[in-house]
Amino acid sequence: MNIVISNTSEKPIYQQLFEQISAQIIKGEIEKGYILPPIRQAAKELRISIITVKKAWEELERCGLIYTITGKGCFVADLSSDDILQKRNEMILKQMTTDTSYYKSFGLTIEEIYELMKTVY
Amino acid sequence: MNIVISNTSEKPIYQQLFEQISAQIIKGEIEKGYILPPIRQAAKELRISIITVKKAWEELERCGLIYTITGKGCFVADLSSDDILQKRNEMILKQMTTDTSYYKSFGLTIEEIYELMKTVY
DNA sequence: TATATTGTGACTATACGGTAGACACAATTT
DNA sequence: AAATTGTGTCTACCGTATAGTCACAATATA
Repeated sequence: MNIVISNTSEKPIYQQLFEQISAQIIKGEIEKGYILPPIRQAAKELRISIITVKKAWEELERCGLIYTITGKGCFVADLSSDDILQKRNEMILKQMTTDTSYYKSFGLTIEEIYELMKTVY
Repeated sequence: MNIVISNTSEKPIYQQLFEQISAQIIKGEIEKGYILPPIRQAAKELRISIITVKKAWEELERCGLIYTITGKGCFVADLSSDDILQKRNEMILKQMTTDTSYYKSFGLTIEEIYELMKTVY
């Protein structure tokens, strides 16, 4: 597991976990069918609470990125499915709606957002 | 004051207030030098706590959009100043850094972000 | 079958942020 | 002096994030 947790970040720990693992799965750095570390082990390794790990894993499952079998573990899902892409798209668009409303409050056009975003991407 | 507050939104009330007033100021719907409603009046009108209004006003001042004079009120600032634009830019970029890290976790390229964002803008 | 492993759920506990109400104080206006 | 307006403080409640612990269910293994 290749994860970096920042305690000083404004982002919740479970969100950091989710984003990093999510990225690794989507980039193919974690293969389909691979078993994620057991929550107890991950919690110990990262020195965080089991509850926090669980929350991150739940979020990953909600995105269809992993699936869970009680007693066995959590497995990386097959990403080629259409409904998973659909689900992911919905989550992204929901977040984007919130984000753009903030940018709009500063009077930014969509093109200006794009230009600015290029500088931080 | 033309404000709509949603209690069901995930966004904090003070954030909603900030975004709407901020947008009105930047779009020129509220003129430079105009006095914002006193916090007590705004709180009563919107049926929210004074503290919540105060928080929104503080955020607006932090952005350089208004300035406050104790005993007089809160006034819409002159937006032509360069350092105000600079300050606003910093705030936007900070938020964008957070936002893009989320999009990246889904494997989106900057172009894909742009395309998706156009659909919700 | 017994034991270990893994995920799940419940319970307690702490800290922080958002929201609300109330009050006193400072600065300004009338 | 009185009214208005912003500031600061205090208490209070609720939800979220985090943490620790324990018991239970499902699975794997010896």
